[in-house]
Amino acid sequence: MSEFGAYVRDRRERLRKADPRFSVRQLAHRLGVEPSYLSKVERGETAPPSEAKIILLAEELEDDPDMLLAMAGKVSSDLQAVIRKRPELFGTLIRELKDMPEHAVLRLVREVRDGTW
Amino acid sequence: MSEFGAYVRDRRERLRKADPRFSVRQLAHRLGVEPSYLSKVERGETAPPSEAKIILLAEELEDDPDMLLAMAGKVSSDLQAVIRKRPELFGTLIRELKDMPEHAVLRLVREVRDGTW
DNA sequence: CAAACCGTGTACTATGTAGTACATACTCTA
DNA sequence: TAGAGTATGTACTACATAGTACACGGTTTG
Repeated sequence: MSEFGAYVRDRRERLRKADPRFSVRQLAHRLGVEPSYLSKVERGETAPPSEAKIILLAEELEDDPDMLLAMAGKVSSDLQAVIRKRPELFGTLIRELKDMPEHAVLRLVREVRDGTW
Repeated sequence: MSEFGAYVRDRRERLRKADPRFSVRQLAHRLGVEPSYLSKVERGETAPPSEAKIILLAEELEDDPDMLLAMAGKVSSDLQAVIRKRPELFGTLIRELKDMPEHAVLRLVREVRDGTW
């Protein structure tokens, strides 16, 4: 079940309708990969690319990189680095928030950002 | 600079003073690996083991698995799964808390747990 | 003093990751 | 109707990961 490829293909084809620079060949060129490789990725014939390529892809498709990485079954290495620096702290926090509703977590984020507490 | 191996060796040798079951051979056996492999890992001659083995190791050494994984340059796959389910939400949260002092984050954890908010 | 246990050196391997290189066939368009 | 652009099929590869298998020489113990 390779969600990632299908999503990228759909996204690229949409953009292509307005801009011919979004052909497999030209996009692949901008990403620095072979067209045949991008083609295989989009059809799910091959695993998603590396984190670096996915981030470039997110920029091209104007998508959130964390979301695209998630679809590829990955977590951004900079987030991992934050966790690795204080593993018990962030481990506890994330497990605590695991099943919290979206709005509750969002409120937390907002409070932290605004220093409302 | 392989912190991981040195830490494990130190920990194991300490435990060994009180309990001969913590020889390289016997511990390796309980982990389900070859003694020579554990020996190499401890001396940093080889990269740290897989996540699964590190978690077993944490149990044996009575250490926090998140911490041991972090020393091995990894982040627990169950934490990754939590992030991957809501990547933008958790991405934002973690980056927001990245530089927060320990006590502030801890307070947050406590408040969430107690429902004090 | 031999059996059992100890750590380690050497050689090898299976699987996964992240792609490249080239050929082929189709479709516009000037 | 030739040439440019398009996607895709096939074959191959370099490097990392996560170990195994076995032999060796040293030390402890019954």
